[in-house]
Amino acid sequence: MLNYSTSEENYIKAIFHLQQDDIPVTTNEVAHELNTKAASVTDMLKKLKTKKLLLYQPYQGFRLNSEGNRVALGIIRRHRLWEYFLAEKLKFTWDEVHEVAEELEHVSNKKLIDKLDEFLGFPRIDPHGDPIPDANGKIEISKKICLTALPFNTPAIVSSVSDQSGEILELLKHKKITLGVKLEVKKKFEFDSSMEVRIGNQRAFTISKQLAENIFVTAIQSAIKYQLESATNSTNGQKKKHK
Amino acid sequence: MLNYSTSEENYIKAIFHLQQDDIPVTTNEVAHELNTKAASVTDMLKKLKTKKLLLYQPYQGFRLNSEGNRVALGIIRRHRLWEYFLAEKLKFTWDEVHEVAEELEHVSNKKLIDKLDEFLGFPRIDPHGDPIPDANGKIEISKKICLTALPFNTPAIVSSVSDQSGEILELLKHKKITLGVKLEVKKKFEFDSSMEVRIGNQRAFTISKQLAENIFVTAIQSAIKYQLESATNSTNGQKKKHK
DNA sequence: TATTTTTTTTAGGTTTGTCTAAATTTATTT
DNA sequence: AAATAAATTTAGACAAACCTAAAAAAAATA
Repeated sequence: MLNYSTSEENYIKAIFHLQQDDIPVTTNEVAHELNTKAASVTDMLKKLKTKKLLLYQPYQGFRLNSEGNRVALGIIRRHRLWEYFLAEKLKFTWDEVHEVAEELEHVSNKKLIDKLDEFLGFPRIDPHGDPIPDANGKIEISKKICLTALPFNTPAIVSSVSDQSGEILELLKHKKITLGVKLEVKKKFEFDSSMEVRIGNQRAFTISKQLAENIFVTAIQSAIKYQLESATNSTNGQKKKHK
Repeated sequence: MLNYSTSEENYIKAIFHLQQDDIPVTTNEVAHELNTKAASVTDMLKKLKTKKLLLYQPYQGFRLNSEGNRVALGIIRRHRLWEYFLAEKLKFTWDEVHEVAEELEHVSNKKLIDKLDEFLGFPRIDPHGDPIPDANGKIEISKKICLTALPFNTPAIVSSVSDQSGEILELLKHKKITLGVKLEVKKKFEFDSSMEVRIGNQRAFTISKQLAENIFVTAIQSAIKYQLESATNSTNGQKKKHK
């Protein structure tokens, strides 16, 4: 478990996010993502290759190897746990959390993060609806869908709200719809597109079309387990996706 | 409100802690405190003087000016709030919090810290019994005394415990004596030096001599307000102590 | 295919924060 | 007061992370 500088971590994270399909990442993409220059990216690529986090041949693009992916998931875990903390505990609005989490994510004390995770109740989805890797780097890939698109009787977790206005937050608070709440749709009414939803085993209640359109959920049933191969050998590893 | 680098902040903090009496701080003291070399300290002194945080003439020692003290109190506020968070919310033991707070303190987002303060209930004393500056840099100077030395009927706040063993923590938990609790001594028994204490307005209970010797409190009555002069002009300011 | 454009890398320079070794200033001893 | 010792500063180097400008490679186009 080596430690990496803030700068190294930012590059690792950027490359991780850019490589989600199997096309190799390019120098310019990273430069653009990090608001830096291509020459600086090349410098860092050499460094990350030396540190055995990156598969990289000059002019040929690059991608993280399995150790690089493992490190990236650790950073993302820290980032998303802090986002959750900021939104749930400190009452930041969901659009403010990212910037602050960008700073907190670089404090890389494992015990801190694991205890934070426990304190928060092991949340699986951050305020933007993205999954939070667990202590082993395991992550649930699950697509975020609008509540209007959720099938009947399919439990799903509230993961984000597109509109961040005070009005919608007030309404959500009144209806006790908060981040991470598990709910399911019981009925829809053609007339006004309103729907009846139920939180856990409580009694169902009605929400309007306008509200439902702004609520995004991740369906639990469809969540797919995703895990990196155990990162013992690293130079040739590729991340593996199960579909 | 400029931002300072982690390194600058560490020097500012070290100088603040070393200058508590009116004797100027020396280069070697800082070098020792920060595990660095005297030459590195000199480099930083020049920098901090240029940034108008420091009163410094070569070979003559140095001290923070009023702006420097203001910045230092901001860092100390962040440090102690995180320590409180780690101990109270994440259940770190009181001897583990310092190291982690050393990292968190450098995340200098004002809104984060003010919201954290609010979330924690505006604590005034950190897990080591040191006072936490408020959002204006105001701090209560109050000396930490052993519970055995607290006069009768004098409300005081539990600020630290010298022994960190599991046994004492278990006992404290049972007696509901936690950090920040306000209590007062009602009676002492000569025979075994046990004493009766009361938390808030609840019924009094007895604690042994051994336990009392390990509990440290800060007397509220004797707390003395301490505040930096308003830090508008900075080059000549000196911190002011009211005694 | 040859030429032009785009992308990437290299070369060399800057800033921050550190260091060692030498020079200077201050303090302490004889 | 002179000599020695200690503390401090200066000088010069180095690594990390960035930059600009030029060179090299790859891709796109005529």
